[in-house]
Amino acid sequence: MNNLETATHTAIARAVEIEEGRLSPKKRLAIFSAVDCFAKYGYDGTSTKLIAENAGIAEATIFRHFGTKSQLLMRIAKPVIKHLLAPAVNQEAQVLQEVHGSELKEIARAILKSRLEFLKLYEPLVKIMLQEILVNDDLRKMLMDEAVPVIGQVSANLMSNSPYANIPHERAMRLVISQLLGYFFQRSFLQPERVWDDDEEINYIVNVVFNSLDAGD
Amino acid sequence: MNNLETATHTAIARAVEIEEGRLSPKKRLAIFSAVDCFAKYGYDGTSTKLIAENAGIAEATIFRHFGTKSQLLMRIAKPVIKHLLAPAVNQEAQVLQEVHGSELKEIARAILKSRLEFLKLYEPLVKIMLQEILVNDDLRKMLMDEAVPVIGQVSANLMSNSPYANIPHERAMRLVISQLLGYFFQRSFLQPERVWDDDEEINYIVNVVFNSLDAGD
Amino acid sequence: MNNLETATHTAIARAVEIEEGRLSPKKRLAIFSAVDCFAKYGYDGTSTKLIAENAGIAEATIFRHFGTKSQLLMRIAKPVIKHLLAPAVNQEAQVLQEVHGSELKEIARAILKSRLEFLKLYEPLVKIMLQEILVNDDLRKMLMDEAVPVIGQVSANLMSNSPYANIPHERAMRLVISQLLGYFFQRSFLQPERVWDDDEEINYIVNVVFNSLDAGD
Amino acid sequence: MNNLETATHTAIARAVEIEEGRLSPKKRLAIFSAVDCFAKYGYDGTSTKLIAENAGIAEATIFRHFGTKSQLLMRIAKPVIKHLLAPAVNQEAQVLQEVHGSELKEIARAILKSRLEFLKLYEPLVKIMLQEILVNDDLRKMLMDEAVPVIGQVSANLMSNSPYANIPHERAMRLVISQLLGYFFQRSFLQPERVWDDDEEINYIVNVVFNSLDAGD
DNA sequence: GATGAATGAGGTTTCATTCAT
DNA sequence: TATGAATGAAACCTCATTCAT
Repeated sequence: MNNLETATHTAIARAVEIEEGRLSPKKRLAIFSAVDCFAKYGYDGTSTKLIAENAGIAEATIFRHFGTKSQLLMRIAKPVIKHLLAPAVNQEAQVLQEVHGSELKEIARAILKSRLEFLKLYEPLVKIMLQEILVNDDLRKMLMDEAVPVIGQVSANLMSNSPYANIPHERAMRLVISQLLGYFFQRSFLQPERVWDDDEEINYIVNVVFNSLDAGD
Repeated sequence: MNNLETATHTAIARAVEIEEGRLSPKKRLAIFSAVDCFAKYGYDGTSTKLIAENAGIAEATIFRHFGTKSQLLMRIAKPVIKHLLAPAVNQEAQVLQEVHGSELKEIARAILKSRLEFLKLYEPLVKIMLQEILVNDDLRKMLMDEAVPVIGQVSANLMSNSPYANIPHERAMRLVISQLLGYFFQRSFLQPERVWDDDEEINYIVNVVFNSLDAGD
Repeated sequence: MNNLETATHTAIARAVEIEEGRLSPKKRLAIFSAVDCFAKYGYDGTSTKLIAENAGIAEATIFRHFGTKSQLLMRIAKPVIKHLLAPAVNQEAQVLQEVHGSELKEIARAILKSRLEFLKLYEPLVKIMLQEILVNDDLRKMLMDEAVPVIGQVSANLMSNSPYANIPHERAMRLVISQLLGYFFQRSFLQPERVWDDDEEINYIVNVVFNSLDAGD
Repeated sequence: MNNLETATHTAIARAVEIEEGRLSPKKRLAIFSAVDCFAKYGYDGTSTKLIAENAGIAEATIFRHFGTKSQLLMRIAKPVIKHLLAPAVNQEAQVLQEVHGSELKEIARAILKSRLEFLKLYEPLVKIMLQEILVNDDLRKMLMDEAVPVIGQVSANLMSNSPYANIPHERAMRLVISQLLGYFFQRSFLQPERVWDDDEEINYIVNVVFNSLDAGD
């Protein structure tokens, strides 16, 4: 397995450090290895022994720092959601609204683009969560608590000063999320070797959404 | 865990019997228990011991019939895909096209409705596949081989004699599937206790798709 | 460690079989090995691996039959208490009373003798219980529930038709038990190599008790 | 767990200080925590981590001061035996003999009363020793070397100028110790919530012993 | 004097699977 | 067909202990 510290790794480490304070070197390595192994083999398919060997540390070190294997997952996933996904979405919306004025479609495109980059950057973690969310109650609860409200808020903010202010946006939100995840799933997991034009695909998604809004669905 | 033989169980058993011949009573029980346990705890979270106890049979009986745990999953999942999902979609499209004439939107609504019923009926299996598809190569391959081509075919058939014949329908397919699964996911896994109006939601999905087609996206 | 099936082993197996039904050969071996190891190294000082190796069986076999290490102890200790200690004491008292008529002192001597033989026969188990009773709540509860009432009953029966009927016998009971255990402890654990005359020591104990009773303490 | 410094703690600390010199604050805390944990969970049932957490110190601090876990136990137990149990018994006997003259029974009562108070004061340590004596060879050896001779000496001193000078007092010693421990065990471990009249119980024990001596057993 | 980080060895327990009956 | 007994391998986790600071 690749042992380099990628941009993804660095970003995850930074998010975890907000919650846990400065990470010791071996704790960092444990986190990187866990992310990689979980993504590759799934949570259950990954043994703590494998994580340790892959990280070049002792198995006991993992337990010293995280207590249990399940805590290891949660204490990586939570900071990423809390400090990377949620705030980013919010900031972007504000910044973009100021910059682009009332060009709602432009803003949507920019946000989706940035969220797709997020999914790509944290692909390993995304994979874990897609798997585990169906089976791991803690993780599902955490996602519902941390991510969903923020997304709802952003959507509400964006819509409020637009011609679509009166259209209930719950279904529109589901439409956007389903499509973004659907595209990400296909391009990253089902057909990773195929060449994709992200801009074009996002254009398509945004068009679908605004056609639907314009039609007043 | 619920030990009754539900409609889902019966339908699954029927599909499996096409591949394996008449099932012995304990083999049936093993299948039902496996479906329930896999759905509830995930594939890895389910031990063969649990399946056996829950079925009221001996663990060895499972291995007598299925050889390995992984075979147990595959030999349940495959017949369901092969004999229930794929052919049904095809038949429906043909039947509906004859019945409804050229009312494409009506046909789409009917198909989505029936596919949603399918998802609801096989919810446990759907849950298993959503989880495992990311991690289990055999299962992913099987799904790609059995399900995807059929769906593509149906879509092609439907479109060919329509005003949308010239629009490339790959993205449209993804749009439909993403939205259907997105809705199913929300209503069955995220907010199962909420009251849902399936007809209305499917209307929404179909409208979105046809608005998009009409706009020539 | 000695792997022969001693009289102690056989008796223990018989007691366990009353609770659990006919024992499979390896389950028997597991029990014998557990008794020996627990007695030699203490409960915590004995690993399930050691028990398995000493028994010539697989570690997993122990867990198949007993579930947990702690259950292994309890499911050996309980039958011995329930089927060997308690009923024996009761039967003896009745039989002896018929045989010896009103010779209370003679009966007491006979009972103590037989109980000392019991302690000697089950020395390994006695050792475990002496250790664990202070720390293992389940075991203490079980002993209090199974053993204490029977002993009280016997004492009551014996006294009722005697000149000592009116003397409260709780302290006398403690006197007897303390002395018997005190002697057993010294002869078996503190100075095992020394030569002991059990009859003489029991005589002493009985004399002490009856002197005390005669004095009306 | 109770973190206050009780009278027991203070007394133990004093005894340990005789052997080890002035204790640093954290070393004191380690000792108190160890005594409490050992008594509550047994030696094996207590981890050094638990002792450290309970004391509010680092695990490494324990090892800095005591080297090993087993040394930790020994270096608490030994001073208590050496400086508290043994000398006290001796002093008491001398003092009491001067004060009470030939009232042997009175002296015995006073000694037993004071020893019972000792057992009650050091109840946690007593519990540890009762457990470990069967399994921990070092501890047993230490007890036999430090405690037994002193007790024998006291007994010899007391008896020598009495009417019972010619009666071999080994059994009498065992009688006294068995009964005292038997009573202590019942009142402190088996039925701690019951209300006990220590004076009355000790009276009983002394009466039993002197009845036995008078009878020349 | 005190500690945070780290670990090798070993603990109990679970797992999927085999086999004789 | 069905199963009770058995197991090797490996899982997660704990432990006493060391060491650099």
